[in-house]
Amino acid sequence: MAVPYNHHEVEQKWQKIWDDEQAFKVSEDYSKPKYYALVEFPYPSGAGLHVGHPRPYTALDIVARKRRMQGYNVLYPMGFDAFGLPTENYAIKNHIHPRIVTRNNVARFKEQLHALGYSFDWDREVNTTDEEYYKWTQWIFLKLFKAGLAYKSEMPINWCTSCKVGLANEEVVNGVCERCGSAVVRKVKSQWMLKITEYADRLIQDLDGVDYVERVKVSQKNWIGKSQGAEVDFTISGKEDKLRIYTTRPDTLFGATYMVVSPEHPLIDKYKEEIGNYEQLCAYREQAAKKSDFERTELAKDKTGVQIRGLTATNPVNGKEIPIWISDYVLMTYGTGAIMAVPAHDERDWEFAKKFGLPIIEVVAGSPVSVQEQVFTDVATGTLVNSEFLNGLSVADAKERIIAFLEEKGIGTSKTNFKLRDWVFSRQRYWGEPIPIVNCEKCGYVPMDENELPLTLPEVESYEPTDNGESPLAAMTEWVNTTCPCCGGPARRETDTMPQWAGSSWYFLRYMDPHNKEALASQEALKYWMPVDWYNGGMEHTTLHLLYSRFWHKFLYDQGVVPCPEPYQKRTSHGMILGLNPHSFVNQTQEEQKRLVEQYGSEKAARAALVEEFGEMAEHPIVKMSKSLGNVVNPDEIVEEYGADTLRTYEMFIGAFDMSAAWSEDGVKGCRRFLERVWKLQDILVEGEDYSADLETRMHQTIKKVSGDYENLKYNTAIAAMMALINDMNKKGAVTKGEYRTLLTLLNPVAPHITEELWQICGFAGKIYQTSWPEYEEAKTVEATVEIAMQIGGKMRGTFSIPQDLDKEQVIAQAKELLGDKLTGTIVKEIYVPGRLVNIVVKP
RNA sequence: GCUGGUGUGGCGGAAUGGCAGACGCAGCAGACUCAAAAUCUGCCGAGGGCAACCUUGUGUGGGUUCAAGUCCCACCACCAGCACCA
Repeated sequence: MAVPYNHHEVEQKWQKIWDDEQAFKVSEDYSKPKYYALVEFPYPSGAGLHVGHPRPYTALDIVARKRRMQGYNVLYPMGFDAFGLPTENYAIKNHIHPRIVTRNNVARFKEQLHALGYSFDWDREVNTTDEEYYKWTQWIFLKLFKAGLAYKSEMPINWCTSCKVGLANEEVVNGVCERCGSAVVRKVKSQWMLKITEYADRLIQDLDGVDYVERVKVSQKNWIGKSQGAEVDFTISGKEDKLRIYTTRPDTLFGATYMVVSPEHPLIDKYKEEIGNYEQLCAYREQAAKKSDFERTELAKDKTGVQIRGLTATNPVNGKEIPIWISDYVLMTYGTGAIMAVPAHDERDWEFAKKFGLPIIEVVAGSPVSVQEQVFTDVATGTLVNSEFLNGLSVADAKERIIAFLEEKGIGTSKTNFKLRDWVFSRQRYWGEPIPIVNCEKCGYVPMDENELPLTLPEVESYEPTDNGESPLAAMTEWVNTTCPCCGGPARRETDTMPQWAGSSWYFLRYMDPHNKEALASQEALKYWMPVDWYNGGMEHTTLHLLYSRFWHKFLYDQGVVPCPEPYQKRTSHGMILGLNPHSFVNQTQEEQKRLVEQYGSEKAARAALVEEFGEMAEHPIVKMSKSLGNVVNPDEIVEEYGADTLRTYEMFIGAFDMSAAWSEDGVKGCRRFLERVWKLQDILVEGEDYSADLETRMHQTIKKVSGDYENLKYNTAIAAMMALINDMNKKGAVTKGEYRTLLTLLNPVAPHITEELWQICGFAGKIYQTSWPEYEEAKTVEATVEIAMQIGGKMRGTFSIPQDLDKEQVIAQAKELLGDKLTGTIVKEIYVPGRLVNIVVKP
């Protein structure tokens, strides 16, 4: 009998052996085929590793381990994205330097990751807060600055009232701060901006050449929001000036009955003398400015606006004079900040026209209902009317025709617009990369000399942000006051720091050559390792990190720093690990449910009572894990009680990798039992390197299934296949050494410790991590005899077994014989699907 | 509202158009045990039948097909992202 499976001993033993042997050290031999597997590096929070972290890490650890066994030189690195607000806030609260907080947190994370047995090459660890790392983050910023892609701009930014920091649009969720949930207001500040918009088109186009899961591609495209239309100049009646608008429906130009400009549009101030109701407009503008983004979108469903008195516009195609309004449904930040309103064919314009009694003219016919009653926006079926030379054309043809006309007359051009805005790159915080720019009174903003990098963070007394919106660095006069690199005169350093997304925008490059002092990575390393072959990360990073890092990479490509235009060849996304909601009715024990029903009279009433007490959330049985609900699972405890191999197996078995899944401790136990059964197979081990006759097909099938599933994110069915195999082995009561060896190898990427231990116990040569991946023969995955389903008219009527190679007539004949009396009526069709079924279609 | 995704036993979930429910959990019964736990064996969608079996069943309603969880059309519910982007 085997000794009992002791996961503590086994896991500690093998983790030490791997460390001592440097088992997963990346080879510098660039002649070998390479494979670069990447997971998003974590933010080392004070809470330690969450049970959600191991899911993607284990998935790609499986791929990495398998690739090594297949002979690849594998780069599977790990690091820490350690700059950021939570650390800084913790430091402020507890009066500890953020560097120390970071160091402690990183140490804890490393320990936890180590205990899970990942095959990371820790010699390549990166940390965004290391001077030797952020030196290159600053270096890239200087390149951006010199290329004119980093600029300073006075602009209204999203200001988090609690974090006291400016946020990028992407960091504002439903009008509140993504991190702390506090209200976000508009505040005008001078900010560093990055011109990501310059890359908008390429960021969409190049998605065609990469293998990203569809939903990631779609969200990137939506976020960038490309639209094709035209800009048209309307004359302001009696003036030289033109009012330029953007529209995606130039075909409806003859239907424009009024115009709308955004409240911030410069037109208003320019003609304030002639505007009869300037005061009224200003009042409206002020009101609009006070609204947060949240109010503007969520609460202001009802259209508001004011007509500009004293100014009108002229439609350039028919000379019609139309009024101009201001309204906050037109945004200054998109297009030209002005629109022509075609109420018949645009929903918002229609609502506005109805509210203010403005005329609605149909120019696209085809709606079953009058446009006075209902807006008609269908572009596929309509035909142009009331539009002179466009009459009778389809919408698509009319667009083409009108744009040609506008361009010929010089009153308009075709134009592409994007929703994407430039990236707000400054943060009024301490714990980030200093921006290596100096502000000189004479020379303006001057970049630091590259050779002087890194510009390190100075020691400050207080990390507290100031209420006037300045970074804590501003108080460091010694550090701030410097000399201009250009003229040598007195100058001030930039006191804002970079956002957290800076360091994570290029970290995958540093892993290739992490100790390089001359460059962010050597050209040889970049040429060999790029692009990342497989990058997995969370959906929440699709419009932030993923887009930002693709932008930086494209820029570095244009600069000749990196050899390829796209950083990631393949991108997948894992689902979240959720927890049970302890307040939900369905998660109560049966007794408790019964008690609640009795107490409140019915299940409905009981549920309502729970909602009353705990809020809407009580209706959702499966929710995000949170401290306040007390349903957070600590991975350390799982590793302690069941072992890392069990945790790894469970997280892979929990469900489809890309879907969210609810944690279940019973499920963990099931996976532990599975490993115990694998352990106990050593008791029925028999001599023999070959597969036994009755398991040979199963072995080949399992190798095929597991190998394929590991490549296709189907870890759950790979494990199910191995479970099924050991069930068969146990039924048979014997396993040959050859069979066991294969099973252990297949399971090794998922459960590396226990499989190495068993390998050694069985006296197999070497270590599993040094062996090669098992092969299968396609011919041997086919059963000699197959079970055939019998159907009459598509209804199941039993099964029978035949040898694989029997021909159609014989199979059908046999089926008919077995069906006997059940087969009545005239046979109209006989179908045989080889190896699967016989279907006999009869007419009564 | 738009975009994408998901609806299958008590639960997590499997099924190149071809035997729905693999695998796991929970449950039930049995073996072992003084007993419990652990372990092992068997059963396990619903309805009917002593039984062999029969009927029914993958969110709803239609359709295509010899055959539909899977394909097509229309809807419903839930989840995620976007949301006055002209």
